[in-house]
Amino acid sequence: MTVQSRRERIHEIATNEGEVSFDDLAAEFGVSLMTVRRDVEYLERKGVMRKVLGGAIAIKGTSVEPSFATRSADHSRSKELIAQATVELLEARETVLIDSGSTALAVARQIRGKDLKLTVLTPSLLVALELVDEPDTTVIVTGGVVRPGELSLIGGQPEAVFSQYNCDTYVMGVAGLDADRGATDYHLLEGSVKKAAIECSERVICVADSEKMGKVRLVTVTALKDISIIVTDSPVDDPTVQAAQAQGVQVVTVGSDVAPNPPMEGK
Amino acid sequence: MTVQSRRERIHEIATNEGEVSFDDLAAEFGVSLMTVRRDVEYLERKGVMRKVLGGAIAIKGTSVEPSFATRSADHSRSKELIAQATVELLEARETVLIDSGSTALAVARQIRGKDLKLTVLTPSLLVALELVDEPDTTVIVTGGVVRPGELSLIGGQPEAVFSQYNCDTYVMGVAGLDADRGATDYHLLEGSVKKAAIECSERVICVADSEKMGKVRLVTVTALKDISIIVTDSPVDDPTVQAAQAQGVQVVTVGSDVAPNPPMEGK
DNA sequence: CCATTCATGTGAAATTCTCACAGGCTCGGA
DNA sequence: TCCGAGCCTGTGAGAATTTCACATGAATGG
Repeated sequence: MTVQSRRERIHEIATNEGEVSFDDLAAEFGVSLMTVRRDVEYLERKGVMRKVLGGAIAIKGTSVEPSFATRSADHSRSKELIAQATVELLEARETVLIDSGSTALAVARQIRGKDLKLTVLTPSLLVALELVDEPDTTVIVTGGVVRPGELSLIGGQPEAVFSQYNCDTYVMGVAGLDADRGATDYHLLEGSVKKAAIECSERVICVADSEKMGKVRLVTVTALKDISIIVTDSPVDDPTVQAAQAQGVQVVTVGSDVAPNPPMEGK
Repeated sequence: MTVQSRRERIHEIATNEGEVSFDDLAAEFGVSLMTVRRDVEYLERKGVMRKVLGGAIAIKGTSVEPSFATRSADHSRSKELIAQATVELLEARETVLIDSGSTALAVARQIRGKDLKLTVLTPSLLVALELVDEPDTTVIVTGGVVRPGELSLIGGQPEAVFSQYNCDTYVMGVAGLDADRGATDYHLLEGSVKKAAIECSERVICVADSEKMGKVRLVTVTALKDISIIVTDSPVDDPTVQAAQAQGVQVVTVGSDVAPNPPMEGK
């Protein structure tokens, strides 16, 4: 039995029984009191349980709502794969700037439950909502006018906010990515926010599904060479990908050929 | 202070704060540890609280539950009435600052569909979400750190944002309203945001259900006399209401002036 | 192959909880 | 007025729980 599965089981028991004692759990799993205690502590930080004297109880109502952010957006498989790969590039305790847009939102979703203890800055209300309840995670939103469709924030003083926090990584979404024209976007003010984000970040990870490759949109955000890493599901022989690599950009490809993902340890 | 009221108050504090420590409670009420311990034991038997190590938590309190409970829960009739009356005080095309908190959120809900063409500033993500899709309405959120339970934004530069927009009306929620101590709140930074909002607004409308009357919380936000209008469901002979009127504050009361004392169970 | 990290166990110190007892208070009835 | 019942309250000691620091072994990653 792995650590992970034991913790899941503890949560399950607590949910069913309502309450569990540390003694019982220790006996049940054949581990020490200290171990189950630490397990419960972990689950408590995840927000699903709560310690009481001598044991723990399950927090009700947690598992029902996947947050309504999750409802609206699309769940494309490729975005999910891109998001998974992107999260693996993050380190614990980083300060991460997460963009608006569906792909960046997918990244936020993957961050959930990973216990990365991040500080997250975002101009997206959906990203913020997705991570609000994450334990040990601080969520900071930039101020500004809410753009109805996207629920992204434009205007305000993004530069001021971003620079205040020494951002390590910027997870950037784009509307188009082209060999010559670089990263581009539809909306003028969105573009300004992205530019400010790039300015303030050590590392720029661009998440872009194959849909975006070779497309040029209204506003130029940045040149390819200013991107640190591109995560995409495009094939490695895509001309835009090739161009990016030629300019020294690291490219991570996911999907089709590479997918040896054991998401849960099957023991 | 009677035993009964102390216990009610303990429950109330726990509901608002999410968690309370026995030490704090004992100090707060000037009684021994054993006494608060027994109070909590009583409340635990009633099923509304739960003891944890060193303190207690509210069982179905709003703040322990993940955020969106606010959406379904807390649709109290009195808050709705207060909100309706408040919206009637607003004029079309105003710039309105709407607070965080459940009562202010109720106001945002009432604004929907009214075609008021407002510009709304808010430090509450829930208020923002409520009004995003409203036509001819601009929603601006202040930046800052997201406070998990409330989904309110603290820190950031609220003053800068508020003053930038020439706010006409501030719809303020409070945790307590008292004749001597004025409007008070639980949270320090939350209080700072409110102070900034008052500074930047022409008119301050305070929405406060009868629950808040006569209560004093941790942080003083402002004196009664600096409030323009109070909208409440308290009876007109409530001492705090009287005091406010004596200080020149306009008071709007809603709801049936009947049913001032719904019989409590036992005792 | 070694340095790091993580999961785990152990025991003692510190904190918290429980329990029983006693004083003080109010409220009726004698 | 006096008395007893019922409740609320405070105190202290013993019991239980929790926390903390440290040590071990396994897994991980250069």
